[in-house]
Amino acid sequence: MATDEEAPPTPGRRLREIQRSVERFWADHGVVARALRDAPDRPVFRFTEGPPTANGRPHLGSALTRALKDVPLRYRRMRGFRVVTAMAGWDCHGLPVELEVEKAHRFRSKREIEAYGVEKFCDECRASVFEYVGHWKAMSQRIGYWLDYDRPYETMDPRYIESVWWSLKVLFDRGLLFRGHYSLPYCPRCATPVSSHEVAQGYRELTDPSVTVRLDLSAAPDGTPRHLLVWTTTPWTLPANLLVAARADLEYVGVKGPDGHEYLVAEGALARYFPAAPEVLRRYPGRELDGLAYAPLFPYAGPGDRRYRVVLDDFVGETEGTGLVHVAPAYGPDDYRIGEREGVGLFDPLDASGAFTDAVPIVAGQGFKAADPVLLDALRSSGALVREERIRHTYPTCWRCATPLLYRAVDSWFVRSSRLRDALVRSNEQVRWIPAHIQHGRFGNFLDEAKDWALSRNRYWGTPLPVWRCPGGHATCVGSFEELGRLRGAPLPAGFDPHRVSVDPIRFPCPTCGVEAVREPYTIDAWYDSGAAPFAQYHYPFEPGPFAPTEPLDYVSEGLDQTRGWFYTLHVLATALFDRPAFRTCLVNGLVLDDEGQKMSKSKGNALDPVALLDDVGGDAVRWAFYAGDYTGSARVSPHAIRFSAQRTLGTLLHVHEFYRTNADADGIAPTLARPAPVHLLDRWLLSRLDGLTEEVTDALDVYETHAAAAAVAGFVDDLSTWYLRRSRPRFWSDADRADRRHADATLSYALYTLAHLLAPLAPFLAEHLYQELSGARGADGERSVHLAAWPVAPTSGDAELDHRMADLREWVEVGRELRQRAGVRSRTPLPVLVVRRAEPPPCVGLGEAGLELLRDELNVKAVRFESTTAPDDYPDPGWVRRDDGRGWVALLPRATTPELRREGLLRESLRRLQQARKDRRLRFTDRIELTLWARDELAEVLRSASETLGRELLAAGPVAVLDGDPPPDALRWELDGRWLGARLVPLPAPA
RNA sequence: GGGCCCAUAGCUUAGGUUGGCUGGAGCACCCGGCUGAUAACCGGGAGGUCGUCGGUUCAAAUCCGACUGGGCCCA
Repeated sequence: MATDEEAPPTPGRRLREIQRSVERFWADHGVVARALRDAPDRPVFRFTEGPPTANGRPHLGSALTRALKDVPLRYRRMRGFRVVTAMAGWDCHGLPVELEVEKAHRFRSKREIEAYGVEKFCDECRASVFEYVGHWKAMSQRIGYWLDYDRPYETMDPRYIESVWWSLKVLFDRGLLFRGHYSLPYCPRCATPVSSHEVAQGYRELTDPSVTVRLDLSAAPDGTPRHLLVWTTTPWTLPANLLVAARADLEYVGVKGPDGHEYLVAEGALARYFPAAPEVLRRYPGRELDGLAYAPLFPYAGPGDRRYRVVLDDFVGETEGTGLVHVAPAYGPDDYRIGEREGVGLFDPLDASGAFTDAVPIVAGQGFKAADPVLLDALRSSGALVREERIRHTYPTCWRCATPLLYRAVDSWFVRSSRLRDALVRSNEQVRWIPAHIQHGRFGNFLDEAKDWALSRNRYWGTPLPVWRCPGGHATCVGSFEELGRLRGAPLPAGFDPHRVSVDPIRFPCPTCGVEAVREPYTIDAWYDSGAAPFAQYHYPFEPGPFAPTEPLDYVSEGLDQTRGWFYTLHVLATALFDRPAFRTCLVNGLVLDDEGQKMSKSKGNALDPVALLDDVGGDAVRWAFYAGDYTGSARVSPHAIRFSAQRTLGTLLHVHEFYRTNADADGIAPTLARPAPVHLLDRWLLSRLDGLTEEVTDALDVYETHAAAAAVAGFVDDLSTWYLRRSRPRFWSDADRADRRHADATLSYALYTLAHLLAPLAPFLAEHLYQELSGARGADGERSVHLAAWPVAPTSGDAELDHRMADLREWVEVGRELRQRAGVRSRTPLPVLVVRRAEPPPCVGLGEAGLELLRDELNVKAVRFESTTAPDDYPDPGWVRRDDGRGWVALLPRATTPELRREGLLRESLRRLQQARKDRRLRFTDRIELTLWARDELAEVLRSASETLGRELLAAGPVAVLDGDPPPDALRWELDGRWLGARLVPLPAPA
């Protein structure tokens, strides 16, 4: 007898248990290695893993990306491709790594790093790179993302770096790598540029001077002295002023000041500066100001042909200031751009710590902020200071030390991506983006404005820029270790590590002039490293690898944040080096939000830890939840939603299989793996559905539509469970027709076996479980894994006619049930007939007698009669319920049944109660009982005449005794349509 | 300030390219049934201004424009 301890585990727990045992099976038999092993005879599917930085914990978004990334790879493997390459990869360099180490030491500036020792610092960076690699591997394993983690590529590997150097030299030789200036936010206290995401963390409210000064123009034709008015909140930049910018399409006016001089401002700024509506002496369309010369405010920057002029630029506005903008090319991105365009050079009188140099004697040695009052005094006494106020505004400060940042032009090396713009746009046309809008949206827009890529970093832990320069300015780019050895006149030592500590000291005579060349003291942007992955992971071109310069990757997939990150650097490098796109298909996923639609973040406390979540609900469940949501946009995720969505489909499928197995085990039948030749209507229908599903899933996965594939599987599982299995249940234990029982068994096992294959890319753990159970391998042999199996090919697209007819039949079931409900006759009471009046017989008639039997049985009617609408309608209202659909058909059901059928209904009703009683006693359906019944009159007659049926159905041993009269008080009792039924069930011991 | 995405029932969503039957499903809810049945199954019900406004059209959830709200990226 069964007991409580066998209460079935919840689907969630089952899925988790399955995951554990499948993981163990894969590990014990080396299944992952077998799946990933190279198979030279197979066609290639090119792929590269986007390398995460493993010095931070993976978050749930990483799990989403990995789950989605995995599906096409598994699918292509089953389609007979070899994925080149399944190497895992780790991004090792860059500021995030340095910051972790800085944090550990509480360093606050680069000076402190250098005092500590660059070598020690870099060693610690190297050690911290893999701090969380265990979490990444665990997460990947739990979500079922298969890569070769034993031989990953690492961007800090000397061979990897050598490939990167090779590519930089190619760019250099093509004139695509050059030295220039770059204007970027700079912390004078930390003496380092600050990257943009750091800037975003440091905006503060500050009070600053807000001053307006006048610049002297030549006098007007009538002799009136003229001045430009310019406004600034950074008086310290005024000594570096080289130009004034106006906008061509603004209207400027020259107004008469209190001193009789003429002052030029934009018309839109007039009210701010001259509220008293002064006399307008002259009007100047903006473009007429172009080239107007003015006298320098300070003498320090010195003369220059093209300096101290008005130039035109669109960045000028008139909502703030005077509509005339002071331009100091050393101290602002727009300033720098304009200065560069106008060829006025730079004047940068600040040293690395932000103090003025001797170039500006009146403030020499003072910090830039401290110099403001001194400079203002000088302007006041020369009469140039027109207005002086203070302003509160948000201003970027250093997120580490709160020092106000300044924009300054620094030396930098660039990839000349602006010159590649056309090629970048052209090769983007060959990429299939999913979702498609990224191609001409986010990514395309970015390409249209492709700016030169500031490559160099004033940092320590990164790929060193392999460029040496002599005092004469001749630059030499080194493309290999061999070349570097040759240049310095001695081969590099074995095991040479090309990081800064070893590379910085190397010097060699300049190949052009012979004077000693020194390495440019930069590392490069870590995004360049990862963009080089498709070739650098193989140490191309130094080692023969599978990399083919002419071939793009077939497929990459990462999160949306990589559009301007990895996707961009991949694209730029592929275009620059190989003149082709980097990838053919790019699958992009969106963000993971919490249940409320909020972005998950540690600070909000709503971030789910992926490893804990995966441990809790299992990888398949998490994957399934991702497929079901909108993963191209913003996927909402909660543990509850994940459990629920998994339980619907995966839990149901699990149950179907367990139903199958229970019966098959009882019968000692092995599963059928070859396609059966079905006879029974339901079997034929299921195989047709299965064929249709196979085609549907194949088509969806061919075009990377994981969502559609999962939805198709979910629909099939629902049909399988709620129609095929529900209708077929008795067939699995029927002794009446052993052949049919075999057929049902074969059909269901074949369907489940095929489904395991279709499910393999989507839910790899459950798919493996089903496959192991059904294939008979049961974990015996790692060669027999569903992930090493071939993708199923359906012999047909399904029988559309059969599907259509069955769908029609199911609609008549609905109609019949509705009528029965309105007639008030419960399903267990048979009714004599369902009448369907329709011009043509409905499609389900094409299913033949088997279909009609199915319909009759489902509706519990003795007959279904199809009539033409032209036949006499002899079904008057009191006796019949009617549904006239208005679509040309009418369905009718009698409101009452015959006495004979009522007796049949009573029997079924009694049976059901007694079955329920068995179940309430927790009897299994193989446990035998001794049964005694009490009833009167008609019910007693019914039971007595059916005692044989009762005995068989209820597994009662011996004849069922039916006693007249009321049941004793200790017996079970029910009321059936006003009659009492009593029963006593005594379980019998199992036969020895 | 610029660009992009999203908006369909209380919740999750299908449909949208190619305008056309009554906008489809699941969960939750209500009523009823059924059970050798899983967080089961079956029938019915209620629940929708398809974000708002305007346009194109014989016809708009679908195409176009503006707006509102949410999100992302850039400046």
